[in-house]
Amino acid sequence: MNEARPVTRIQQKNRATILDAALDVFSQRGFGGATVDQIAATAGLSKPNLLYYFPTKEAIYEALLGGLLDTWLDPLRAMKSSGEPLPEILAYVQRKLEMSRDFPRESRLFANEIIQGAPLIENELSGALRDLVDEKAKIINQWADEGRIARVNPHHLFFSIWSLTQHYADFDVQVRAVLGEGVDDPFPEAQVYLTTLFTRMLTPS
Amino acid sequence: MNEARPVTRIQQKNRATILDAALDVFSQRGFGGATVDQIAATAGLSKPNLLYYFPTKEAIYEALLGGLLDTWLDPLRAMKSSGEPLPEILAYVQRKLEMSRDFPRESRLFANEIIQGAPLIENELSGALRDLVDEKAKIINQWADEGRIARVNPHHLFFSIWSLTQHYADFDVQVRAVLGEGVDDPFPEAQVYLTTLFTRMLTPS
DNA sequence: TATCTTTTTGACCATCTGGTCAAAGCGACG
DNA sequence: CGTCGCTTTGACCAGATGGTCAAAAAGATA
Repeated sequence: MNEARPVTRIQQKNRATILDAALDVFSQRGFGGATVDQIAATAGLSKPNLLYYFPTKEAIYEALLGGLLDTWLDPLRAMKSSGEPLPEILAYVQRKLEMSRDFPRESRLFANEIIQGAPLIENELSGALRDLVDEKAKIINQWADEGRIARVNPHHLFFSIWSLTQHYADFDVQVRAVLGEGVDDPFPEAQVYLTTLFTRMLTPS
Repeated sequence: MNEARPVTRIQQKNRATILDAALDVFSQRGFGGATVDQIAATAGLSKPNLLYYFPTKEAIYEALLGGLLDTWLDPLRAMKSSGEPLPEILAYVQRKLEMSRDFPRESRLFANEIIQGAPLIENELSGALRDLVDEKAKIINQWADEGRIARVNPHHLFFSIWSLTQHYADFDVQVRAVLGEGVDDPFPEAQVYLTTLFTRMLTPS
């Protein structure tokens, strides 16, 4: 019942090429600003050939966003109540920062989608995302109850982690413009700064 | 030499209406994703009528972005070295947060522009913006020299203020989705959280 | 090599998009 | 009320855009 589609080598390769090209284009121009021709050109394929693999522009975009939220939340899932509170949280911050450094296009694609009202993933935001955050918020509160970290609003703690780390991907141009030519990699400094910030924020007084 | 253009009442009103409509559309769809027809419809004007006031789609976008960076930086300009360090910085944070609450569309327009590589304002970013930030960074360093605040990387301090406050405008949908129906205004909580965060970050140990 | 399936493409199409233009409508002012 | 300049619009245009299709090319299989 399942192996109706052969999925040849060529298919795998071309689908991957297309998704990579589409990530380039969508993350920079947003869905509405991107054109199928741009994606095809970036992928090195003719437009009809591209549309042989994905029926519509929307389909490409959906395929791209499909797994993204899940991947994006993996670092949060990895935050375990069994570990030491502050190191667990700092490790989460660091992993998120690494994702900004290593997958800036994905971050921007996500940012674009949210800024535009998240028409495609709103359900997941108030479903899977909210559930996961609520669950992890309980852990934060519990750690605060036990006096192992300072008491903070857990939801806003997560917002702050997301915004601070993703900023270095989404606003990369601005960061580099402000830092000037002298700094060619803002991430080491960012890592130090964010570690300090969350350590001071969360160390019990 | 200057009053070559009469600028009638009607012109003032219609230009304002158009810019407001354009802000709606551009901030949600980005430049490429927006269409002149959408803006005209939102403004309640016919397309040719709209193009009577602004010659091109670009012109509208530029007019909108033109003053924006300046306005956006006013709160930072207001941060004076003569004041008390922590209150000055907290006041800046609060003013930025208020701007996210009161002008979310402007924030999103700006975010869109930066995410897309800031093609139109890159010069201003590495010019006026960078100069202002460098100047204010000196004040932060001076305060740290005097032991009045903890020593932090001043540029990343500004990045963190920007990202944390603008997050509540740009990622509004996500914030609300995560907080759920119970919270209809995230800003009071955000204000408390950010005040705590920057107080802990900057209070000398 | 012959056959069958998968892949690729040139030509094409309807619709959308940014923008133009001449003509009509309208308001102020003498 | 007539004129003149500002404002508005319907009709239109060229090029872009998303998408289709039949046929050719290229593999795979035997």
